[in-house]
Amino acid sequence: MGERVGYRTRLGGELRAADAGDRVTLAGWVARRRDHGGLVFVDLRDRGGVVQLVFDPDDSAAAHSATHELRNEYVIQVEGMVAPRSPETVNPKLPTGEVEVRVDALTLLNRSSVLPFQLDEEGVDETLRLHHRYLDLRRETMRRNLWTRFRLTQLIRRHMEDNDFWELETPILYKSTPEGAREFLVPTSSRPGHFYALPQSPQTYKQLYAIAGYERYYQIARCFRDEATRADRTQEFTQLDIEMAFLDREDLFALMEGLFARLWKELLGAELETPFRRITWDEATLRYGSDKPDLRFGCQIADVTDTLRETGFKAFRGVIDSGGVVRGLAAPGALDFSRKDFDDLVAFAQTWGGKGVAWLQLLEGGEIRSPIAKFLGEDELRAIVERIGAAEGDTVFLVADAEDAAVRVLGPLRLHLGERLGLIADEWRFAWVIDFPMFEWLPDENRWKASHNPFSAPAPEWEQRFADDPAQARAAQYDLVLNGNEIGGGSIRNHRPELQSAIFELLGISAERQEQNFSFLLRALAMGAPPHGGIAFGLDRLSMLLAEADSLREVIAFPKAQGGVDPLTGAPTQVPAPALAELGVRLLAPPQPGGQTPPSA
RNA sequence: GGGGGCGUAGUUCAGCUGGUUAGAACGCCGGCCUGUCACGCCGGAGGUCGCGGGUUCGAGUCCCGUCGCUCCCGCCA
Repeated sequence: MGERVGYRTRLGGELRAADAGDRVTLAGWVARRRDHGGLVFVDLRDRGGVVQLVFDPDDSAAAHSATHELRNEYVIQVEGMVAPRSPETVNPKLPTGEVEVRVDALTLLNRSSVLPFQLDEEGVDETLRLHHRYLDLRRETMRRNLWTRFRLTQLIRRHMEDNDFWELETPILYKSTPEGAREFLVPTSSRPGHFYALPQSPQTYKQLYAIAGYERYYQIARCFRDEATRADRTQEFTQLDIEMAFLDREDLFALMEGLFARLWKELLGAELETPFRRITWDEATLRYGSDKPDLRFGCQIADVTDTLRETGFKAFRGVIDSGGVVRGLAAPGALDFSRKDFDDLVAFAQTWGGKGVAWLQLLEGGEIRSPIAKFLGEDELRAIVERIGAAEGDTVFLVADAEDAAVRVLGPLRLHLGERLGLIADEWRFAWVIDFPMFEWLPDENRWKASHNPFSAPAPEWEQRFADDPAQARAAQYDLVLNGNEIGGGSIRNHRPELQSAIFELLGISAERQEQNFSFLLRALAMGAPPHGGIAFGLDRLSMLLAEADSLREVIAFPKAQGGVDPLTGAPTQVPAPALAELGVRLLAPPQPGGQTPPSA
């Protein structure tokens, strides 16, 4: 490791056997002190890891006696010799375990009060960790997670640069275009009554880059949405944002597959198979009950409506006659489910709005056992089994409902069974989901909404006629999914202004509002806009998957908690009335009480 | 906006159908110890059981309310 400037000339945590014999100066934190009366051992922690310091009165009586003052997390600087450990004292659990530093000079740089939680303990309350995040970040898991994140962004930059992309910035003070997610508004004293918004994505600016002739743009961009948080969703997040001119979907897929193959190889040593599988939105919805299918296991959903059109079983017949569907899937290994197990599944389905779940079991020898067997004919039972592709030993789960309701239940049910039965393979299954519906009908508002964003182009075959059948029209959109997670999405954009206007029109965005909100984009499209398109990936979510963390907050150094509160600083906070007046803002009601109460410390 | 879970020493937790002085481990403080690395040994301090109300002879335990955290649904073009 190279020489460093400052107190510390080396990282103690990076010392190895080859460093034995060196005289070093180290600085860091006391991770633990083991006082044997005569000999004293101190584990010194720095960014590189942990190394054992030995204080022997024979080396320095002063340094040895000074250790009695040391406590956990005191900050010290030491000088000493890197010494090889005798074979019986080597610690194989430590990367530095073949050496130790025999200290002859100790300087106390700072003390620490007793910590509110122990750094080597797992399962500490997250609020407490976030409230003292500077301590939490000293823990090995957080250090590793942030290192993974750093390596990810570093490799992304390297790969994008290798492929001739320019990293360019876009404004954070954005134009408000109330559409989609709720945006953070930013008032300004220079124009009281007017507001910026924080970007939900750099969408329009990145298109302008492409239009301006910056053919390959990327940015590691901060984005904002004033929406509720989840374990895998935060208000403030980071995207790898990409836009290109003169590309088609195939160019983009190939480039991105190259990026992910490299990331997975260099970060995890995994060889990804490319090109990635592609699956249409229709198939994903039918077969997996999701637009982000988890392909690590089977249990594909099949539609058996056709085989039951004449059935005498009223529960199914009623649904079918009123235009609904009967769909199901076969799962291996559920033959020994108890009555309670099935009840739990039904309850699970109900939390997803399902009415119920029927099941039938295909026993060894082909016999079918099912509480609904008495309502269905033998030929109907066999037809269901065949259509779903059940094998002996499988249990078939059936849902009868309106189509969208059946999808909403079967998707989660499939995932639930996959986990419950241990069917999910330990592997990385990427896939492109393609051919998304272009529009979605909002019955409550009596209008069409862009299912992705209003700038996406129609699929080529729909370009001339998307308005004739908006429900069926497909967009030139794609998502990249990984093990049931959406990790990115994008589209080929509309590059001709007539087409963009026609889409705005169908979306019910009046000419006036087009002018108000998007005139700059339409003008730009009218002045030599090249074909262009792009994609954006959730960097936090990628980091989370790579670090095998179960929450985004584990890969974000200073995350917000639920409700957008920063437990460390207490933001958001109230501001003094004069500050509001300057912005031309007045509160309609007194500020709501609540917010976080810092744990007493 | 809706539903679920959680809240007991500094931390992680235990605390049975309500019962007398609320426990453990780690951490902390003091002492001893020359090869430990989750060091060991001896001793000690540390509690408004989130908060408020109710039921009861008696509440950490039951009920109601409230606050905080968290997970999920809605929402996330």
